[in-house]
Amino acid sequence: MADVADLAGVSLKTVSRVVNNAPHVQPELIERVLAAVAELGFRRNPLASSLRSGQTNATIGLLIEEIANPFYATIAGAAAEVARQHDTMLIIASSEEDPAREEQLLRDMCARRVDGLLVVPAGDDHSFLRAEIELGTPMVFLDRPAGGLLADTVLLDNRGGARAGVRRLVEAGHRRIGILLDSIGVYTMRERLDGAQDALAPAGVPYDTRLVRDGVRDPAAAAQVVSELLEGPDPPTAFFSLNNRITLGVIEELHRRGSDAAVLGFDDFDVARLVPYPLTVIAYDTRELARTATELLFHRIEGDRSWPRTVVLPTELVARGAPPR
Amino acid sequence: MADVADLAGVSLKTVSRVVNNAPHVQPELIERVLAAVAELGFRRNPLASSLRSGQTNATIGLLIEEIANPFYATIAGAAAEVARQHDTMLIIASSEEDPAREEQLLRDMCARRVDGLLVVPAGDDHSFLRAEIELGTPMVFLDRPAGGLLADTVLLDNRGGARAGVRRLVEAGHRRIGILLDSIGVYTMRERLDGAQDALAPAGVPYDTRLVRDGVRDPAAAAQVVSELLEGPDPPTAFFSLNNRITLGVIEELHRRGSDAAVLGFDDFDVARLVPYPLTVIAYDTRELARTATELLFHRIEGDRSWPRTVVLPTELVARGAPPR
DNA sequence: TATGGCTTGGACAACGTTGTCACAATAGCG
DNA sequence: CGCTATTGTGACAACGTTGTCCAAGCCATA
Repeated sequence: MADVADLAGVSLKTVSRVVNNAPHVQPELIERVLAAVAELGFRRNPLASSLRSGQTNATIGLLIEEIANPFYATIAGAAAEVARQHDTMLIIASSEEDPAREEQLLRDMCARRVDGLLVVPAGDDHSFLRAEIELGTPMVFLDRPAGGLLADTVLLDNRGGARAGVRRLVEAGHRRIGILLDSIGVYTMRERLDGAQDALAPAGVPYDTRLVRDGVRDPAAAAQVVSELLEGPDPPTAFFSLNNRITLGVIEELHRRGSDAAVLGFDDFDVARLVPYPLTVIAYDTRELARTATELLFHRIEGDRSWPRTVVLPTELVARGAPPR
Repeated sequence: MADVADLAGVSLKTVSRVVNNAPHVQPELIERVLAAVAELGFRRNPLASSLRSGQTNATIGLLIEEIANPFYATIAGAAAEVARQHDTMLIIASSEEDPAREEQLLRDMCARRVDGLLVVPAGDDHSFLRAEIELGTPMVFLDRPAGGLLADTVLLDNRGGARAGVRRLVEAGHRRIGILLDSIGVYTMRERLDGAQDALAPAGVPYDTRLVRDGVRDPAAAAQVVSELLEGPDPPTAFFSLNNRITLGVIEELHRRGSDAAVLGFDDFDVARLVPYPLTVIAYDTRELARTATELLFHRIEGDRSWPRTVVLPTELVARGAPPR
């Protein structure tokens, strides 16, 4: 910048003013400075700038579980889009569901003085972030609530969606429903399971824990569990899979066996309409989830200091192929 | 940091030394400083640090087309994993296939003094990056080569894969093959199309441009094109779709019509084995692509100044369901 | 012509950190 | 007992930028 000032024959500060479009600089000087900038290929250093000004550095952080997962990739895409509209860069970090790693990454992002943080929480205690919040870093949690922390949160209506879906199965006459889930340790899974119970009880359908299988991590495991349940005594006539990886495995196994058990899946997926099996899914708008959260974050960054909000977005029941019997 | 120094009764510089694990500090002082750090909740500011030292700031940039696309999400995931092993943050930006935006984002990342850049190029002229490279920012291009720039590049064997796949169709007796592609403007598409031609010529199969359709952007468009070709005179007996979005549409339409045309698709996809149709795909390891590129980048960051390399990763033919006739 | 307000430019310090250097204290040597 | 190494410590400047403040120049008004 000093070189530019020399070449243009003005002071350092004048260059700074020109570069920042500050008022009160003669048009002729602006001209000269811009010419010098072009000639020397000067670009200001945003790091130094934000160090000095203490102001925003046009960066927000996004913490997710795993970027390669389409759900999180969609979130990242929507967040990036909103960030772009605000001329802001997005730093993405993956916690891999590890609370210790999550804490380290969040602290690291805060140390980099991001303007705000978008967090899909992995751990269940985020009180370590309280200091950061008080220090002025806005943050919004999405998909799952923060643990031990009052903060802006955007959630899906997991419970309501599961309730509606299972109610439909029950109304269609199913009384034995196999339920497959990834991990009861995850908030969304607990909510979905609660929703299923909500629907069973009023219909007088017993909640049979033998039909509920936790720890189903991938399609292969799901196929295996479906096998076991179908070959056991008093097999289910319907399956409720609590995420789309599981749904894939369930369908694959039912298809292989030629079974006509009904399938209800939480999470929609791209190729659902190609799947050779009638399938009802509980769908939601992932982009809208992320968009809402990111916009809320930018409100905070722009100075909104109102009481923390919690937004719950609706889910929708989508039937494809033949409806569940 | 000054506060920490006061509390510990040492100088600023000693605190800096302790924080950076520099040698030549008395164990007792280290003790006192760490206690003060803990008490005040001090964390050093990496921005200021990298401003002063001019050294790395433990950040690399990744430029892709669109983060929500599973292909790029997988790349981002693999890059993030390698970055994590090097204690480095990853900044991800999406160009949305817009060369102007690409240039702006790349310049912006360079201005933030990232340690290195991973680029899936969108435009076809990247000579504006030459200055950055000479200024010492290492960069690696992946999936597509840079335009007008000698730089490290990691590619897939698009041409060889397409050649092998089409050769197989030809050997199975197909002489009329419909070819559907997204955009001839994209490097990978051109390579794949060239590969197809490579396989046709030696078999004496004419390259009929009426069977080649450019501009097929999504599954619906692909379905439409398949319809047209099948209903036209002398319809194809096989289809080669140059990416997986197109493959989905092709299969959907063939399935709808009960057609038994053979399908060869570039790109594997998750649910390929669920698809109710015999399908051969040209598969490759996307994670390996990104991993190779990221590791090459870190070699450069760590000082490897050897001549730019180009790595080409193999593709593999995978047949699912019945083989093409 | 003197006064005051407004515009414009520049000197200086500061953001939080680290590299350089010098100095003090200690140890080792003849 | 001096002398040199060695080790530990701190003062200072610098990284590239911007906020603060002051001064100089200009115009309009009294």
